[in-house]
Amino acid sequence: MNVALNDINQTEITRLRVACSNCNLRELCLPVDLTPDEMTRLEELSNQKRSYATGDYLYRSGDRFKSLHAIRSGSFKTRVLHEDGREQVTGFLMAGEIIGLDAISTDIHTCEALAMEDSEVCELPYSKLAELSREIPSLQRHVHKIMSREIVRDQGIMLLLGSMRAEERLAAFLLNMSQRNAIHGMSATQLRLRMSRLEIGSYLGLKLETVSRAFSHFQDEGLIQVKARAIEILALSKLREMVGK
Amino acid sequence: MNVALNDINQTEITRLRVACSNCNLRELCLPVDLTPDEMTRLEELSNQKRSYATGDYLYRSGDRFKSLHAIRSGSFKTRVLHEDGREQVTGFLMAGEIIGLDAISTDIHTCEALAMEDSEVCELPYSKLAELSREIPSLQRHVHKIMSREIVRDQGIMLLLGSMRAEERLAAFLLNMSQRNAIHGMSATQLRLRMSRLEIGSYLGLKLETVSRAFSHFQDEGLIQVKARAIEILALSKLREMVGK
DNA sequence: CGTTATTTTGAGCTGTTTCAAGCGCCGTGG
DNA sequence: CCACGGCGCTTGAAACAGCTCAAAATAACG
Repeated sequence: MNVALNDINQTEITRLRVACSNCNLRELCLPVDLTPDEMTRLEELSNQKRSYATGDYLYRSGDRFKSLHAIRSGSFKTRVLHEDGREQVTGFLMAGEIIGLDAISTDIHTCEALAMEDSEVCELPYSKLAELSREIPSLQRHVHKIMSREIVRDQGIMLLLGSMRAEERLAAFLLNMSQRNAIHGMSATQLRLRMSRLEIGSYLGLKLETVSRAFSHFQDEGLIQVKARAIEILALSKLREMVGK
Repeated sequence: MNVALNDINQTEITRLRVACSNCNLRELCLPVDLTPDEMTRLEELSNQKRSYATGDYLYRSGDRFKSLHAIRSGSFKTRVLHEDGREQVTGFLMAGEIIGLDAISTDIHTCEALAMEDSEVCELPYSKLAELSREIPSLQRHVHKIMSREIVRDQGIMLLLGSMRAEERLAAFLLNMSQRNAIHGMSATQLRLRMSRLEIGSYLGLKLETVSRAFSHFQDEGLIQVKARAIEILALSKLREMVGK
């Protein structure tokens, strides 16, 4: 999956203007109450839509930061790399979510993001977003909220990694995926995971074998039905009990 | 340590105006290049200094969010609580650092912050900060950077929790404390930890006994000298090797 | 339809936790 | 001033969760 090659496709294919006002992710991505005039200006912001094939990098660690990206379709994973080759998956992002917030800090991306399936994103040039959010308070508020939400999310993962055991972590993961599926109007019980056991393990701080065993054990207990990456949740409430809520 | 009681002290004692231009933490807390006029306006922002005794809450989970706080002296820990009583320390914050970013997301604090020693903070009312950062682009940029830096920091902790073993985690912790000590012009090798083994353990996802054993082992290896919470680092470079950098 | 990647499962091993006991330090009260 | 109790820290021994290594089963893919 070559990024340069991909770039060629984009210039050919995705010259379409992106109209936020028509986007069905409007509510998730930039849900601010805007006047018609403000909406017009917002649409000038994100006039670029880009496509990425499975495995393509959206950005790499060390890349110069220019834009945030709103995921329009598909999904990405983000990961941080350690000098010694260790890696940690820090997030799985799906449609409607904003990616790249880490890089505002230093203007350099500190983690990398790759497409887990063929995906599309709206580019949101940071300088324009900053300018616009100086002029539209509700947009400013929203940008702050997005960043703060990311901090809260990360703290939740810290809680998970720091104080839960393997099966609790997996239960929390499944519930999270279920919830986010539901937000997109999809089934809360039928999940089609886009990531491998290895990636889930990295995210949850577990080895892939442990993830696999936990899946099998949940199935034996009648909590879920596992068919490779297709998971059916049979007992949502019992999973909730496992993570203590 | 009663917060109400503490409030009385504040109204008596700390009516002092806070002059950012004279604050020796200026560089850390809000280091933006401002014109004299802008600086004056910034100082109107944070005119409240508050004191907290050891163990006092700066805020609790569920509290309504009004202000961020810049730590002027002392230190705080933040923690998230789980419904089932589980808790996770998510950060140790010291002078010059900004606390409370998690709450912007929902206007409600999702974690709680307590003073680990007698401490002072500058209150930064969020609405004023937002207003001012709409008018001063470099301040806006700085607010974004602070939030982004928090995200990067959290990702680093996720890496630590997800893929390091006990002694690597402790080494990373000591190096981090050393570095932050140095930023404040203090020794990079003489640390006076403000937190217990239990709190370190919670932060690092380890039991307190494991933390204690790791300290002892480091001492046996000649990496550090341990006298309860006073730690002397004897071999910084070896600690760095341990975490692979 | 063969080849490769992913997933499952088993068996043994290891790092971390658990449980338990002892030590040192500090503040309180006799 | 010393005894006492409490708290935080250290240390040991045993238990256990999750890891490693290995192999087989299954799914994905050209």
